[in-house]
Amino acid sequence: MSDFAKPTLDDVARAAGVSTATVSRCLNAPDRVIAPTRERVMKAVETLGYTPDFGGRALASRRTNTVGAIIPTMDNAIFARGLQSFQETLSLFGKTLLVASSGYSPAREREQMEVMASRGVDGVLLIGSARPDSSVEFLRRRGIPFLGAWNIGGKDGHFVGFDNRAAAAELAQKVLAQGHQRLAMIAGITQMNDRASDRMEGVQAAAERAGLNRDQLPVIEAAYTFDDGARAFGELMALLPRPTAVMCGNDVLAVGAMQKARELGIRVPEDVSITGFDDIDLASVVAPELTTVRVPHRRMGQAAAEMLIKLINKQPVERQIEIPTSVVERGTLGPPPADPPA
Amino acid sequence: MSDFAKPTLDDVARAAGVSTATVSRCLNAPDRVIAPTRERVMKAVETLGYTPDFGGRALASRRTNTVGAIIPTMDNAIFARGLQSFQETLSLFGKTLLVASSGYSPAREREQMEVMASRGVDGVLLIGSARPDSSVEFLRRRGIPFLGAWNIGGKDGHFVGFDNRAAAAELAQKVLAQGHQRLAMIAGITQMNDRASDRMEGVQAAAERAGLNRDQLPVIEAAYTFDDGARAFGELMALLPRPTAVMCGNDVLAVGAMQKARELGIRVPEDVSITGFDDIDLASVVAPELTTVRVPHRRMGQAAAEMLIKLINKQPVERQIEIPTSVVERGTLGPPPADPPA
DNA sequence: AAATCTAATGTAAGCGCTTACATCAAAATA
DNA sequence: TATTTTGATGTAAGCGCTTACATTAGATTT
Repeated sequence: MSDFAKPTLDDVARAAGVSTATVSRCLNAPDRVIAPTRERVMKAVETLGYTPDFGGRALASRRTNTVGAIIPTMDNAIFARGLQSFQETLSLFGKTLLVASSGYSPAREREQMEVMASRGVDGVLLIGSARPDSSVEFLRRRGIPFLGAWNIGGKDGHFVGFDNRAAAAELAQKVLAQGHQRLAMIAGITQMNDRASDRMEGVQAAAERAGLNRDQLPVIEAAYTFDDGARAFGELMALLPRPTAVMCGNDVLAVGAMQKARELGIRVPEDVSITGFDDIDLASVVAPELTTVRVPHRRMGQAAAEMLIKLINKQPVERQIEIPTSVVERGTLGPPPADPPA
Repeated sequence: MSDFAKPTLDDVARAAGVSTATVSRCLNAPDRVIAPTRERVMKAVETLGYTPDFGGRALASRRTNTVGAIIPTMDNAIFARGLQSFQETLSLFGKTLLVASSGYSPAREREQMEVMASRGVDGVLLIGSARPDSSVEFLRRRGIPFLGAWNIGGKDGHFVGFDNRAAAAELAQKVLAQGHQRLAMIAGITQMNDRASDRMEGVQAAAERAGLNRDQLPVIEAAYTFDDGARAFGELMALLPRPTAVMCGNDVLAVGAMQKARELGIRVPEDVSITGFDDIDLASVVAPELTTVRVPHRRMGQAAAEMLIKLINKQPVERQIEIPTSVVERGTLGPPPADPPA
């Protein structure tokens, strides 16, 4: 590789005939240096091909201009999408994104927090608010600003996201308005996942309000995969009386359910209605198209980046920003069959 | 926040009654410290809640244990998926992932390289091999090991990926074997995208081998979105004679094409066959299911991480690792209509 | 013209860590 | 026992940068 030692601030200073302090100022606060000097310095920077050393800078300034994100997994399109715009926005502010994944495990999330902390991140993006107090405490102790995304309403802390509970309830109302009396739900695993549990509670609340009792709303929890969605749907369809509408914790589960329905010869929506959540690409590609909740993940990623940066800069911020969602009614939702199967 | 200053190596050393050098050794080369001492130190680390400072460490050791990845976008499921396993594997080796995106722009990729370089990454993951020499030269100069993924066969450098050309050709052969005489292709934008151009060339080569001339294989390039795929498909269907099989540069384009087909009342595969590439979730969810090329993105991500780490550690590595792909024949591919439309 | 202020730049002290080298005691060898 | 070797630990010099403070010269005020 190259024999040229990487140029340092010192080299630049010498080349420009100024002190290292001045070079540093040129780079970090150009208006504190008079124009002709600055130009001289910048030219030296240019010709030497100087780029600041990250370690030195981090050590001296106690900042890294790095932001961490700990998400369950990029395999879930919603996180990938949100993260993409989070990163783009960060990049606009000269910050770089460090990514870690928790696989939906709070212990793993905690580990990754420690990694992030020891990397000196300026702030951290987390998903939701369901986590042990000790994890939150850890970040607080370390003085690392953080933000929960994809949900709102944790007891304290900052959030950018949407009201999963209300959105799920709204969707449930549309389902109920079709006349369904026997709902069922395939929820995500609610353990330490507030998005999943909020969605579940939203549906339950709406059902209750409509006068259904708990027996009329069986719930199965399933991991966010086609297979688990399909399996859960199979179980639900074996119930007597059979549910006429199955609301799913996300689109992936819903599509899994639809596949199983086809396999079982159950027509959607004639025999059973199915709903999802997220409105990912899949939703409008299946036939019939999926009734779901549209969630502006990109917009959320951007808002999250902006808020986190404010937090880092100790600028005032609202406690939480709610991103509006909307129900998208499409083909998989219809009235219950006139003559439901026993 | 906390008033407790973050503990330093010095604090730990004092608490354990040893020198900072010993503490450092405990952390970085435990076997160079005798057991009882080590235990004493580790206990101090524990009770003080010490975590090494990244800046200090980076500055002194000239390593960051950070690896960068510059991908076009996480919005594309294949990159999200590959990146996920790349990150998981990295994490096993104590490395952290820095993510940047180029949006398929070489200029932006170059910028991000500079960001990565100034962050002191130990290595960088890039996508493919199509980029200005100056970009490659930049990394070389800086002595930063790098790797091209998702493709193989660049003129030099290291690669972990698959043979897009051969895979596309293989798929084309299956199409041709069905008896199609009028192919068409919706390729990705091939400009500075070797995956896209290799796939295109693979199809062209197979067509040529089958005795078709260039006129019998119109190609439209389109960005990887449903809309662009649909639009291109529309154009292709207006051609006379109309193609009986449309091969798409990836699954997203293919699904866009399928949607357009439905809109136009063109039956798949009775009137026209459609193929994709990647085998993302979408492919098996559309009706009929998409004939495509299965690409093990996760496996590739993992292999890429392993290779990059070897490169960083200056261990010997093969020049490139080819991950096998396979054609998945499903519903969208059939024989040409007996009586093709004029 | 003296006194005061201001803006530009320099000086130099670290930031927290790693590591080459020095030291020392115990083990191995002569 | 004297000598050499070995392994564990300590000493201390930076790594490249930022920044509080000091210095200086010119602008402004009295």
